[in-house]
Amino acid sequence: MAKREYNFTDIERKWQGFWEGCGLFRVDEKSRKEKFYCLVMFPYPSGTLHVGHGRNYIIGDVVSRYKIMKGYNVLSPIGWDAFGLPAENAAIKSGVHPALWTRDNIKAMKRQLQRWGVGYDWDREVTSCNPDYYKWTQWIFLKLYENNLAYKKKAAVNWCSSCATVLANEQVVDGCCERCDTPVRQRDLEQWFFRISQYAQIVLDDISLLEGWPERVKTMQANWIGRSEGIRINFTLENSDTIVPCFTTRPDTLYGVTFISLAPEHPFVDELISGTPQERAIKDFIERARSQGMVERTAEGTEKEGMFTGKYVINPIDKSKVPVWIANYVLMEYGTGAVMGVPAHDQRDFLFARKYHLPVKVVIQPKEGELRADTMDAAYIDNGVQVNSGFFNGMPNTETIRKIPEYLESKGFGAKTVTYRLRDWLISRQRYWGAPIPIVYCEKCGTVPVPESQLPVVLPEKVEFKPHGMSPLAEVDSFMNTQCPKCSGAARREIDTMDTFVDSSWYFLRYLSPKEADRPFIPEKVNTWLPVDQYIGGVEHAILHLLYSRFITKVLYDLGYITFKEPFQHLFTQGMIIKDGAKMSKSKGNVVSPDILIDKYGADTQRLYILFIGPPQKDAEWNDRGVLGAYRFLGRLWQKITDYEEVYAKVLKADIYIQKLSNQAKTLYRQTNQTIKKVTEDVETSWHFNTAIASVMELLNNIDSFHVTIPQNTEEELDFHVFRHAMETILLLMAPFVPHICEELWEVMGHKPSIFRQPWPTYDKNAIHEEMIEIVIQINSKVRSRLSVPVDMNNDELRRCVLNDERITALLDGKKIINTVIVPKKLVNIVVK
RNA sequence: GGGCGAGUGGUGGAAUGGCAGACACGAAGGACUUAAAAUCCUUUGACCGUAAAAGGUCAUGUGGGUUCGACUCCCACCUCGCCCA
Repeated sequence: MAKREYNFTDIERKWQGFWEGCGLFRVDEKSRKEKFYCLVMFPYPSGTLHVGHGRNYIIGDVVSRYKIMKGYNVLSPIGWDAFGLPAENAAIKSGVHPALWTRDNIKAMKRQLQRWGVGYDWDREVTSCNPDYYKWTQWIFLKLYENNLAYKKKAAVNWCSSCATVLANEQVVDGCCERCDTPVRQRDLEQWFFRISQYAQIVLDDISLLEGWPERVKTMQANWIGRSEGIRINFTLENSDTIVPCFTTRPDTLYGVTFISLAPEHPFVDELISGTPQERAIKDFIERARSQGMVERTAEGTEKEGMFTGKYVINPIDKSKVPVWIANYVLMEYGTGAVMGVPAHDQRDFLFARKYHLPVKVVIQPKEGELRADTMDAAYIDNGVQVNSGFFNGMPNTETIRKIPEYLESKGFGAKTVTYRLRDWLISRQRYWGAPIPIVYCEKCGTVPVPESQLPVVLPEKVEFKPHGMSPLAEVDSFMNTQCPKCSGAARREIDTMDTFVDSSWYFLRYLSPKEADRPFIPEKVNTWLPVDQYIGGVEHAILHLLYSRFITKVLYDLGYITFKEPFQHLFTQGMIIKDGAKMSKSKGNVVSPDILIDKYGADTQRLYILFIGPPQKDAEWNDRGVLGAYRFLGRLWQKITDYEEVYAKVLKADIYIQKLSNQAKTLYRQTNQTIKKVTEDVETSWHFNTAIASVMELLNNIDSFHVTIPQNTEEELDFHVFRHAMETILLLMAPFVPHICEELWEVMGHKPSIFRQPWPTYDKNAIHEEMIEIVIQINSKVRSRLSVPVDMNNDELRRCVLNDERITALLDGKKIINTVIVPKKLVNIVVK
């Protein structure tokens, strides 16, 4: 009989068609099996995928297939985060319409996903740039608007002159645009915001509900929210009733205040300086400060600059007179936009004071040594004892940090407050390729939301693409000019579109009813299937996407649409794939195309390699040669099973009884069961697919020395049963990793497909048990000998055996035994002198 | 500057208090072949040792500590990565 070839191309096509046909990934909503919602972060259709992207989808697919075999009703959907800047940049560059560009990319990437053999319920595909999707993104905007969680304000925003758009704080990296590295400038614009700061506390508190999230991500979110407790202290303008509140987290240093600084944007500044001789100079200074980026202004390395206003305030605690400055490092967005300057105990204040020759006043002395204001070369920020602090002298500052606020509150000089670093979410984008904000401006009625019945506000197709700081929508009259929904008078539309993070903050709800025309989602379905049991994606979304999704979920919960407070129960963040020392990316030019590899070795080989490369939560270095090892393994597996193709049908299956087996069969049967245990534990507890695969490789290596023949007698028949059991086990264990070849070989072994309708194998506890084990014998912690003993030998007996060991007796000659340490089933350590 | 993570053969990695280097890549040698590829077999941390074995010593970024025993736990430092300033 002709040898059966491992023709991966045909095999992979065959089974991809089979799974689609039998609906392996199509969810039966009537099933009584336990649900499992497995979600991978939906991709932005940027062109084509590389093998680095593949890791995400392959891991998700492994989890889905494993859970299917474990008997869960698995929901594994996919969609497209299809609005965004690159589509528009492509339009500007090459004239292709963003819609077309996006549609083509989706087509190409969908094909790539299918070639990898990753399984999705394609009936549920969602595309965020389609009107039937963004209609409901707009609906979410309206719900936030109705509940005073969406508002418009004129604000200093981050402006990228190259992209000609506003950026969210999170899109500013080291003072530059995260996309094009252009330095970010400040600019005032009317912008829409979501009031996420109102949810700061609850989003922070509920991090404790996220048990299945990596600590790292939870810490990053908590830091981003940045809660700080402190006090707002009221300084009073000299010879006036005007109060200037300053926020501080260090009220214990209040006696050390030698100046206060206002943010250049502080609304009080105009009043303070108008008509003074320095008005002109200060205004110039403010102008300069504001042209610096926010991040640049506060960065540690940046020169701190300021100007004296000529005015003074009174420190409420000791009635001292304190000069008022304006400083570039103070931001209006944080606290109250005014901070008290304590040079002795804050490094930035210290540098500022030394630069402008402002006094330094020590109010906290360390336990050892003594600070002297005139010789200090850095601020002292640690704990100590109060000095120069009136009534509080001699107390530890750890105590006064509570007592001073109590005193101030009792006198009405201040109020304890909590502030957050988290700013409101700026969602306006001066861009075309996004969901239009459903708002109309009427001369009579003002700002009017588009009624739900008139959604979606459709993005017009025919537009001009020119980067000039205004949305191309401004030039589309048919879009701009509309009727006021209230008074039917002439009105114009909002021309900004929404940040794409709004699109992606609720897509996991849409998968449950992707075609529903009357509602964004069906509450009963969403409440049944969510929270997502396992979310899988890159750590780069640890803050933004995950925080926004949590926020939107909480809003929908508060409005009564859903019954769960958190969208994602378990989160897995996979590591990056590195090539030539850098993250694999198109811009770095170090991408490896999956298509070429699939043509050459097949999808299973690529899946196996990417899973074998290292633990999935860690970064891993791509090595083209490594792929070959994966291919060889599959080739050997193929060979081993197809060699006996005719025998499987001839030898009827029978139960395996350990007692009757030959020695080699006993050993193989034990190894097979040990492998089931190892793989199951690796997959179940730590997702260490690399070691799971290694243990299967080891089993196959062991089978090489297993003598198997076409059975002629009972003993050979029993051997064959054990061999067949081992091979079937390998197929079942490997099926989630390399599904095509396992499905094919499962059929070769005489089974009806699909292997995924088989239960995940369980191991026979009795079979794992070894009768003889090897004990390591150490003298002074150095390995000197080994001993094979029955597994149940007791310690006394073991000690006797060890001391009778020839090598050991020789080495112990003339030495005195001080101690003997016995680790059961592992080793004996004899300590001698 | 702060927080988190990592550092192990020529390479990716394994071992989380008990035989360091599983599994794989690469390399070397051999078999098959007219030849090559593919495949199969053997060897492969370094050093000492030996005719060959047997043996031995050193080794998990650096230095200390805890322990009968440390890649693993503790302290300090160095380097790299990520996040925040």
